Amino acid sequence: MKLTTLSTEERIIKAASKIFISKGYAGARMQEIADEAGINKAMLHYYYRSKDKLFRVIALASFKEIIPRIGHLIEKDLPLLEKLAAIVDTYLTTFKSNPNLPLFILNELTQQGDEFIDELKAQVAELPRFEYLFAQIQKEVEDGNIRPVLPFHLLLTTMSMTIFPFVCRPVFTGLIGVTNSQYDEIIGSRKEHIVAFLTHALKT
Amino acid sequence: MKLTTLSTEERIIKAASKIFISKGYAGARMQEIADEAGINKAMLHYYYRSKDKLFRVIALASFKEIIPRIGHLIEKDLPLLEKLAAIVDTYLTTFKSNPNLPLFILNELTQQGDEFIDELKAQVAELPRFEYLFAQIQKEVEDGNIRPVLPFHLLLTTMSMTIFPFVCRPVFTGLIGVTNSQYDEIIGSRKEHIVAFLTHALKT
DNA sequence: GTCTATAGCTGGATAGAC
DNA sequence: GTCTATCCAGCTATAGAC
Repeated sequence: MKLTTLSTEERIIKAASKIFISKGYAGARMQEIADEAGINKAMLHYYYRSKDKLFRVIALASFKEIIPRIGHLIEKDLPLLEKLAAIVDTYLTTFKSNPNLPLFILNELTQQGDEFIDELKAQVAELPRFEYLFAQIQKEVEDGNIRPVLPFHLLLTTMSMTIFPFVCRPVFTGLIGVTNSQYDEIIGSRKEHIVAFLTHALKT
Repeated sequence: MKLTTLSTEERIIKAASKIFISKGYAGARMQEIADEAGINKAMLHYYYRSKDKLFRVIALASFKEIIPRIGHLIEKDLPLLEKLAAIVDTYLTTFKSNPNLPLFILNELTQQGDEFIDELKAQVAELPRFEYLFAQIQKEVEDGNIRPVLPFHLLLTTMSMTIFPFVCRPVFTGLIGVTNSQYDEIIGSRKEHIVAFLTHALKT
């Protein structure tokens, strides 16, 4: 159990990730990142020239870690329902260990300008080719294996059911009287619900 | 077509809503709100003492407008699927005319502190009593009218399918090559998809 | 590389004339 | 009520010693 064996640079990245992902770009403060890393502000600028540069390192790294995970799943040769289940499982696993990430991504994707998006697209090796998934869905419909459904709707529905619970937690824990552990339980049993739901909804 | 017949106070509210809801509390600037309203910063402080106060007026008003809309639906005496369809329709209609609202709400509910949540709870006349909906779902399951499902999962799924598309738009329009009008079409046909999906997924 | 001190600016808030 | 001018705190960023 090594405690502070991390290099300064690693500590900065770790601290900046935590602060940026929980507070967002506009809400984050360089001072808070420095405190979290156990150094001072000057160090942040020494390693990464500006708040903006540091943010991009963090944000791009986060995005680049998520995107390929489902990217390669999509092109895999798997039966449709198994593939959807694998996508659901990947998202759930990823976000369970980083519950603030979904809101962060959605937020910065809407707030940051086009240059940011372009930089992201340029850096991500390969964006998921959803056409591949859409074609597979289309074929299943045509073969009569599943109920007719617009492929994009099915993708959107699958992603919605899986990711939205992570971003709407405060609606239930804050406003309605759901406790955090009750909510964790729901998230824990989410996969079974989603897979069962998809299975029955697609049955011919 | 009255152009500037609005009182200063109305103009401030309108401008502040626009800026706060699209940029969030941390990202909004008083100067930008003043510009949008066609006045100067001093006026903002004259009417609402601080950024914080102004924000609360806007945020609480937004929340208070949304919450009761489904609150009363939930306790209505309607068959389950019709009730779910009505909830879906209400959300879709509300957010189609204010597409930034969902992300704003989710965001501020996670960013703002407990005092904000408490103030919100105190001001909202009545929070939706989901127990009522849960009991109805439970009964339908017990009567064998729908497939067994945990009531909270069903609510979460319904809300997810309906609201998430509004917050994940930039994922598809920014990263994947979906155009905004294509995405609007999807949102336009969303209700039919969701209702059909729910119907088939719940069939015994 | 790491620190302290501080410059420089942005943005929220106020004073005071009209 | 509305404006201009200005203050001042907080934050990003840099200078310079060690």
